[in-house]
Amino acid sequence: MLRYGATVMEIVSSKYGDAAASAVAARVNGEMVDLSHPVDEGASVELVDISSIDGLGVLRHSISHIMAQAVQDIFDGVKVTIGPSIEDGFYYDFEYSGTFTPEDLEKIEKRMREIVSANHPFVRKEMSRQDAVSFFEEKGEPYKVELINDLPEDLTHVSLYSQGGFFDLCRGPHIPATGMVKAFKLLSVAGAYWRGDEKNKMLQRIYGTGFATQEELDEYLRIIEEAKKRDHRKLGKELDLFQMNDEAGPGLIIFHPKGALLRTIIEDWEKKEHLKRGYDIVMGPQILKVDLWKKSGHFDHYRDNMYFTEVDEQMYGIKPMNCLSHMLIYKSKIRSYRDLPLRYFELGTVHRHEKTGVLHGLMRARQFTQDDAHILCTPDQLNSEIRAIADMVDYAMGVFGFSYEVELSTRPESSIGSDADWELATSALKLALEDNSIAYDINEGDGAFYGPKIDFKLKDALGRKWQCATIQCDFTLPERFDLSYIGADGEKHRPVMLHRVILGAIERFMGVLIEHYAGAFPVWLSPVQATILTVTDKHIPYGEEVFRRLLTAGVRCERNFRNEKLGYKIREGQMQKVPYMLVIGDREMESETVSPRQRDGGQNLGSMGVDDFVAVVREKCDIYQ
RNA sequence: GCCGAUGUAGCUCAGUCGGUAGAGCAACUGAUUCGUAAUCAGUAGGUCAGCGGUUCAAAUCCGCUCAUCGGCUCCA
Repeated sequence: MLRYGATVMEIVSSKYGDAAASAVAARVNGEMVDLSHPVDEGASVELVDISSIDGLGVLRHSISHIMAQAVQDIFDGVKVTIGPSIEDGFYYDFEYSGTFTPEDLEKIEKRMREIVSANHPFVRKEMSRQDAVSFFEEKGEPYKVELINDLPEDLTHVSLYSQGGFFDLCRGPHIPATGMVKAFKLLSVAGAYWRGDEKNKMLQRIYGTGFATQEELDEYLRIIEEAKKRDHRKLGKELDLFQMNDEAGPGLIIFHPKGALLRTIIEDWEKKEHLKRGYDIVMGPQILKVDLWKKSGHFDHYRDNMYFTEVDEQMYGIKPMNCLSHMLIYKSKIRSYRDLPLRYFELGTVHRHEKTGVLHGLMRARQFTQDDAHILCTPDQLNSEIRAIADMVDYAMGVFGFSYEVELSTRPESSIGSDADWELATSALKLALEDNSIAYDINEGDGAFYGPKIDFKLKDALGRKWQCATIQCDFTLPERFDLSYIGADGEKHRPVMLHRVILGAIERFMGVLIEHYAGAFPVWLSPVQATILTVTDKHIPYGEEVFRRLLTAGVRCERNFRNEKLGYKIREGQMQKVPYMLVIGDREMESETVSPRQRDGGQNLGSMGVDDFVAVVREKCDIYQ
């Protein structure tokens, strides 16, 4: 059936018929190619469907070309650079002397729709490097020329794609023709550095997205809207959890009573869990002499992110990390191999001078508190310690209701330590993951300056990923601080150190929690677990009694005895996302009961005694006991 | 830090051509005493982000600064 020189398209339409209609590309012997690609007899041909992840990538990449064409059609003097597909859509970076406005995006979309209706085929053309360079030089596209010149030397030919008279340097593959685009939207304009380097020229990036169907696009846009509603900065204000204040300074968070209570609940849980797992709670000072930061390497590698202060003609560094005092605790005694592992845990508040442009509510602040620990152990113990931490992360994520993904980050460009130590540390992390049967991706060059790390990225209710837990393996600090333990052989040995956080930064974790639960926290985390609502003023004395009893029993509750109708107070409770609203009227007063109404609109629990309600709340707080 | 946008009452937002500030909700006071998502009436609330300039006159035009938002770079 297959003939030599046939194209993928011909093959698939003869073989699959209509099933080929939703294919955007194909995999021939594993390599993604256009449907117009010629194939040899006997090659393995697999369709890439528009709704698959790879297919969406092809579709979005093609839409980015269509957008680039539209932009150049409308605006003079626009130079094209690159336009890839990304996780949720695509972008294209342009050099343009003006600025693109939201109105411009509409104009561009309109032109794109015209290009789509014209159903121009995407045509691939191969050219020698030299020809391609002259071609783009002639067109006045210096960025494309630069890209070609930077390609590996052994590459003699490059491919260009064109549609409707627009040419772009591109590896492909692309959809067969522009008419295949059914649903797309341009989303925003932003600045972006050429080749992602802040020393380069700032380009203008237009973001957009595309889907196989309008329904999928609408669903995606709905999720964006939903994310806006859940924004922790908005909910933080509405639920009166915290504030950021211009007068206080950027990146500094002020926790209000309910936010501070939520944080306290999380921190108390952490302390208990760490004690259960053989950690020692320690506390170090906020500032340390600058010489200590020089010794650790932070002064050389992290100075730009640190705050300094001078007292009595002595320079101090305000800690951006918690490791150093833990080093000093270790060094305070001679340690035996029998003492190891030592696990020092600190809810360590750190200050990092983050660039103003990166600050983002609780997610990225200049002062934050890590649930930090440093584990000092023998090389033999490394594996079991890493595995224990991975188990703890898994447990914690379960408790807070998150799933997560794991990445292994390797040596970055700016780093300290020997190649051998990096190799040892990286393989220790790898091995522990494999021993725990944890699937992971490798993130090249993204390690800390002192060691490789395992990153746990938790996924929230909207599928967004957040970096929280990490495990970092460090051979360097023990050496710089000359840490040792006496081994069974009576000789001095160097311990290995693990840096690790479970929730990461408490602030960031709270931000993620707020967005994950849209502010409707599970009962055990809710700062206010119940609000007591009186029907009329005559129920206030009984309401006070219920309040006292609940408070004594450890239920976090509030009174709403205002002179408002019950419906109004219910509404207030709903908007504050309080899990239980206890209605107190004649019936409850007479029978000495409460009638809990549930936040989630589930059935009312009926009337019950105060003690019974306490039991209901306690049962939901098992995690916390 | 860089590109772009924004900043008006506690919150969400109007405010036209430059003529001296407005709504809804919240708050407060009073009436009402009510059974599961908004009772009625009234009162108060503003250095229009800050500083400077143009003008007879600036929330409005211009400049600078600060902060926030969307990205980039960086990161827990």
